[in-house]
Amino acid sequence: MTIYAVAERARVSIATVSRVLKGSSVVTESTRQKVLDAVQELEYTPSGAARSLAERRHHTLGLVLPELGGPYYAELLAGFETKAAELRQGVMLVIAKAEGHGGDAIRALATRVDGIAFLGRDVERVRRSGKKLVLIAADSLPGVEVISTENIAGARRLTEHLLAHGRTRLLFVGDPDAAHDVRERYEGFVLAHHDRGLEPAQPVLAPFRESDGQAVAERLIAGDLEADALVCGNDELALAIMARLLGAGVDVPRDIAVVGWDDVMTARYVRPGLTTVRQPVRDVGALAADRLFHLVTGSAKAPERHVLPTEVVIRGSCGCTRTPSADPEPDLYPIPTPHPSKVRSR
Amino acid sequence: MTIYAVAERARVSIATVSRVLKGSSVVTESTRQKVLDAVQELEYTPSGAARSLAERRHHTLGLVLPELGGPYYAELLAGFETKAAELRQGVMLVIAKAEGHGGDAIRALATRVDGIAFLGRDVERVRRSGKKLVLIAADSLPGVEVISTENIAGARRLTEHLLAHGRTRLLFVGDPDAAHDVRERYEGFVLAHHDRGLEPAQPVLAPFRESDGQAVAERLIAGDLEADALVCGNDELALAIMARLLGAGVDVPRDIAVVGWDDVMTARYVRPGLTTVRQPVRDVGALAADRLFHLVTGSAKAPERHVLPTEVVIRGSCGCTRTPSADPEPDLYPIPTPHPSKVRSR
DNA sequence: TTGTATGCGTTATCAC
DNA sequence: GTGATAACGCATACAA
Repeated sequence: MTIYAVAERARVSIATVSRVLKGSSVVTESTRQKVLDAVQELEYTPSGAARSLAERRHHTLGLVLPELGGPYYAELLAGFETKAAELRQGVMLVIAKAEGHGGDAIRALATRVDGIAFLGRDVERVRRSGKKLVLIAADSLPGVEVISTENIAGARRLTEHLLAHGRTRLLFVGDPDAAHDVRERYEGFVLAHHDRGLEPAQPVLAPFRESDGQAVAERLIAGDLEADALVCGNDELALAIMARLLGAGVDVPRDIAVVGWDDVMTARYVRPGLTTVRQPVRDVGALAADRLFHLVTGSAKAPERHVLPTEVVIRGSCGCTRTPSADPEPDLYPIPTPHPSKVRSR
Repeated sequence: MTIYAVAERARVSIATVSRVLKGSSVVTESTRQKVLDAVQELEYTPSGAARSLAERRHHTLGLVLPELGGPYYAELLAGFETKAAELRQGVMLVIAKAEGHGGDAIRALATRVDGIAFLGRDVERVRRSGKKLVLIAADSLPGVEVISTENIAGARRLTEHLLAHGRTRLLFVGDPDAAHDVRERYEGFVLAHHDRGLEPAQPVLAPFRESDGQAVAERLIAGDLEADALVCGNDELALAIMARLLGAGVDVPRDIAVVGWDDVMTARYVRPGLTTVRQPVRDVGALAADRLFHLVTGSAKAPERHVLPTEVVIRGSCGCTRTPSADPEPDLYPIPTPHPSKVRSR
């Protein structure tokens, strides 16, 4: 089923069919209708490959993610896809876990898209493709577009909040070397300490899975680690740690405060509610698609660096108190009252 | 930068370059090396469009999802992408919320992929494309490959569990008309009642967002609705309802039991833990990609119907008691399931 | 083993 | 307005 069949059926040339399909205004309404009818009757579906070859454009944007766990990446992807669809661009996704044959996948991706938005380590893999590029949550790189969020400032505010609570032995949990944004969060942690003339502790290295959180909690319980407040690299980590501590009889936040990063759904369901930082993840994805598109179409000036704002979300785990209520309150927890909530079974 | 440039640089014909790139074994090692060097030096990236046109295959699978909220779709997508990558196929994603210009997006998708895996309503949109097709979580359709999970049996077991607890006034919360799998879950709810000669109540219609859960909770609190057990269409709904009830002083599960569906992360962090049903979502995605690929390559026999097993996850919200522990226990809870479930095809 | 030539299905540039 | 026809960049049957 090609454009020739349609042309024949409609008794016109393939050029005319092409014009109609591309919405050219020069075509007469009557012939236009003939073509459309033929298309309908033949259930004609054009070949994207042939079209791309002729137009020298794929009308497709690529997105490379390191994984798809947790709500973060899904949100990002949703924002990216939505914006791309708006721009009438397709979306190709590849999950490139640390190396593996992910290199192949990225190479293959490069053959079918006009540009690539990349989130992960080893940017070189993508740079070599020579495609238009947008980096997400990455360090600045001369000449390339980068989109990130206010990690440093956010972490600084969050840490300061803990210090303002009178906490003195803060620990940062997470691996600054694992990802650039984690590094920045630790940086904010450090800066908040310096603001008060304090000396920040070294980070407690931990990957981002729940099991790693458990391990950290054990060390805390065993006395191997000491702290009265934990600034965790993300919510999964914070939640896992908090749960384990609570299970061991440690009072959070009285004995130890715990805060996270991302504001996942669970954060507002647990007790105490998890104090964390919210990022406009969806916007990051949308912006990436938008910038990439403009880079591709040439309507973008010089590469820019975008930093989107973050917002500290105060709940109970940092030591703030509020009205006991089991409602999930997605947004505001404004009321600081003397009594922390306790909803527990048995 | 085309294959011609590479050929010229390596002083061979484009045919040879093509052979090397496709890994043909007939090429001499020495010329192979020359070509590879040229490719390297020129940073040559082939045109996927030209390749697809010549081969008449996109080496790309399409996935259509209705949205990307919650862990369900992300998991599915992860499974799909992983399997596709394994099969060396690219993945194009389109989110087609109820109609909108989603029709356009699907049409456009059809021009660039070899087959489409579809999850959502209005299957016709995709069928018209004439592409190879795999339906996910959909009703049976003659001649079409369908992949779903054991919704009926799972819901039946879950409901029976509640009845066995001595609950007598069960309510199903969710809209059976919203999605096929929800319909099946209600069906299982009904069957469990019939098993005991009981008359099931009509479903309490509610979409799947947390806010809808709140509304249902309010009706319960106001006495507008009466029940001693709630079977919810998914976890978000169940969690929102449970939180609101607890906040209003209702004792869950003593006064009213609440169970969900999906086993999201939050389910094991809240107290009481949410009893729910786990589906092998990732496997569903992987199977979809695998079947679609075999449909495309012709190595698949007749279209089949696949039903993957579900598993009831017992926690506290159904009325079961267990050791109070704040640990998140991601995996193992003793599961009193009368019938071992298994994968079925027909 | 390597090169030549044709086809893949559109778009776009010309004529008409 | 519409119709030939030359790209578009690669794969591959056929020659050599």
